[in-house]
Amino acid sequence: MPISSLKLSGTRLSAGGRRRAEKRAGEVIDAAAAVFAARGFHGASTQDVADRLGMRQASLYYYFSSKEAMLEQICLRSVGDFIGRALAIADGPGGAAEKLAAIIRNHLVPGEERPAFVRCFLRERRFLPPESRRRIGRVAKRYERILQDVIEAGIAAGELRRDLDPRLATLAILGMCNAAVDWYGKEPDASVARISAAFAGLALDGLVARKEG
Amino acid sequence: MPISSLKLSGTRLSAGGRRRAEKRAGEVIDAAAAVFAARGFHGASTQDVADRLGMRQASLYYYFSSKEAMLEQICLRSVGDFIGRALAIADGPGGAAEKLAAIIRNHLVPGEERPAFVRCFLRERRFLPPESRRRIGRVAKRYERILQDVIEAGIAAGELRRDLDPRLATLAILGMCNAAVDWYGKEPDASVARISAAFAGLALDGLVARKEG
Amino acid sequence: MPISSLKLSGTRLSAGGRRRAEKRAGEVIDAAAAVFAARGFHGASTQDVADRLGMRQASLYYYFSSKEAMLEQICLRSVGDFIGRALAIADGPGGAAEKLAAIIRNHLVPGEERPAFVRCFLRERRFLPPESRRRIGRVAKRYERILQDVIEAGIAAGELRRDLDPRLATLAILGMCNAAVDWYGKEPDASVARISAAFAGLALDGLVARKEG
Amino acid sequence: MPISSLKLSGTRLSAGGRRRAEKRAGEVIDAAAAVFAARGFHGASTQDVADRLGMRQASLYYYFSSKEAMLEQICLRSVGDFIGRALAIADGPGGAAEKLAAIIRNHLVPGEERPAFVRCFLRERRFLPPESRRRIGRVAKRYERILQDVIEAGIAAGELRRDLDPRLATLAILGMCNAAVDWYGKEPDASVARISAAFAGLALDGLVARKEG
DNA sequence: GATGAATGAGCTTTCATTCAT
DNA sequence: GATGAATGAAAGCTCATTCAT
Repeated sequence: MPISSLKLSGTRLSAGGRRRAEKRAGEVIDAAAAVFAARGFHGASTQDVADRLGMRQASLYYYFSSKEAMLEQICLRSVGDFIGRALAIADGPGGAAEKLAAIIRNHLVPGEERPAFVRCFLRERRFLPPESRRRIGRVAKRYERILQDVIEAGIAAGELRRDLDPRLATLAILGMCNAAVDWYGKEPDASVARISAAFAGLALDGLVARKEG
Repeated sequence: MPISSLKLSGTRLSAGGRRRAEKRAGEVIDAAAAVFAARGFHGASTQDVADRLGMRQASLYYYFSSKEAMLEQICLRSVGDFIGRALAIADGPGGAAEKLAAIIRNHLVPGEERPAFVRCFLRERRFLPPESRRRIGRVAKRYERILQDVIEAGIAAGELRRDLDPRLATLAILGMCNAAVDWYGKEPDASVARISAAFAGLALDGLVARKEG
Repeated sequence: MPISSLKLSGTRLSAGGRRRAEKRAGEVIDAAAAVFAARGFHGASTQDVADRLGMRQASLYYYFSSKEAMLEQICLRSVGDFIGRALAIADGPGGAAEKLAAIIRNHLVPGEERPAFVRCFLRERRFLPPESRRRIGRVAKRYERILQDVIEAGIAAGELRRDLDPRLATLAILGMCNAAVDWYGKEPDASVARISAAFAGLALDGLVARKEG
Repeated sequence: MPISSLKLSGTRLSAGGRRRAEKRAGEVIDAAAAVFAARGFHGASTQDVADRLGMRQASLYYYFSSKEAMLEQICLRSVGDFIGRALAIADGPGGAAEKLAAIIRNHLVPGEERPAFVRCFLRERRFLPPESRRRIGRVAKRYERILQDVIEAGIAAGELRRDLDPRLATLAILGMCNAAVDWYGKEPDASVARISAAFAGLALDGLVARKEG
């Protein structure tokens, strides 16, 4: 997955040069994600990012045109990850409850594997300039849609409870899942496996239509 | 509830003078909460706060010793609100499920009534200086404890499911509830009533022990 | 010795009221001298002065029209003290060497008794506004004159060495004496008695014309 | 003598680059010394310093991490100068009286050549932050020691008077010499030559043991 | 006689960004 | 490919001073 919005586009580079530059740019956004997540976008300085890389601060501008451009890249990668995982599940086989469980489980994975990116996406994307924020927002909405569609389909199929408000259910599940980013490493034994099990017990059992006995 | 940690303490004031000063200080933190919530603590300037009040920026420092002191007051008020509500319920009568429903409902109220304060508490308190952050953190932990105690008591009483992880259940409920601060005014028909109903359907039905047929 | 340049002049006060006000004004300049000496005029704030008095900062302006007016009073008192002592000696009986020893001894006294005032006079008077500085400067010059006159008279009388530069001798003695303000309490056993003895041994023995064998 | 404590250390620079940077940093502390000496450390603004250089005020921070860091450099250079000169004399040949005369003469030189630096060292170093002040203080003590050692050796050798208090003599000489910084350009004909001649006449003749007739 | 409230001006410092090299 | 030098803009904060009470 190439980093598209770099300053690099528009520059003539050999294949090898481009690859190397993209690698370094990737390191830059990794550092930026870590720093922005830890101190907040406005609380972090580009100097902090450069320090993490052993780079001079001015050199960052060789790779990115602005601090905001870094944040946009970070958010783009993060939503992209979420969307990719959700699509694979929604388009696949299985019932609504099954799919929901899979989506929840998969939503938790990026939070454990790349927490800095997820935190930036969740908490810092609001500091993006309007245009950029809208770009990310559209993708985020698509992600919510995928989840909501599964829920609505489940209701229509009678697999999920009729009285559910699908929009609120979607948001509630996402809110619950997003909260988990802060647990890894802080709550003893927090792990994707245990958390997704707990969420399944909680949310799913509340969602699934009770079988008449 | 008097504002205790103002710069004002240590000053000799008549009852009326103190009341007036506290009123103005209260307006300052209202403005600060609004601004910090909207732009983030580091993204907001004290000038923004002063502008909202038609005050000169320097005058803020007559009421608060620092920008951080403003944030601390905001957070203190916000947790105080949460704690007060939860204690009243936990110490009262009723079963675990009943209490949980009440706590959830009451957790949603401040988010609707004073969203700026709640947002600051949830998202900006991490920018407090260490000592101050710990102060708020201790109160926040107490709040979580109240909720967790209700859940644990419910499990012990057989009212809630035996296989629940009470810690994760607590965090999940809080995560779900906290997410709701962002819905008011943005999601059509988001209201404490509808949201707490949805959460009850979701979380509670998943929590409550099924009665054997 | 009434404090003349207070804001108080121009105000109608009973005799008792004036006395009380002047007493308080005296306390203010004592506090100001202590604070200005310790932190430097520009490094000290009027708040520091008020703190030392358990007074509100605004109240200082009841007694003095400005921070600079406080400094001027301090300096005025300090030079006044020096001048008074020197005049009494110069106008009295005795030889040049005798008078010089007495002047040196008496120059050291204020430094030990009211070091804050002396330090302000020596080191902070340069921060006075031009007019005020000139006022103090004129008195300081008169003080130097008294000392220099004694030296010149001593030379003319053949009591002091013919080859002395009286101006440089004056300045050298003053420089030596002024340095002593910093020794009290810092150098073990620094006292007017010991220091003036040392200075007499040093400077006087160098000044006095050697008697031919 | 390279400027070691600049912000610049830790930066990779070519020899030429470093030389250029140090040159500019040197100009900055020259300007800072002039301004601090004239208005006092707290009375001077970094803007004043920048103005003197035709530089923007923010640019100063490229060379120095703080206003206080500038003052420390200034003081360091100044004491360094004093120490260097005194060591060369003390370690050289000659009797005590001879060495004292040389030290006095050499103490006067920096005051004439770089009065701004000397004034900062003498009068502004007390505004340095504690750690920094102690650093300078230690070097200053070493300087006093050199002078005092010469005096003590002179007494032991019978060259100087037995009844001298070597500590007070040291301080008196230094006080006298330090006062001279203010004379150049203000007292007609004040020059190192004339002043050191006067001081020798004064202090030395008082110090030296009289030969028995 | 003293002070609460407020403010204008100014301060040091930080920071994203630029650009010649 | 990277950086040294510099800067414009703004930030948080301090402070002497004023004035109605």
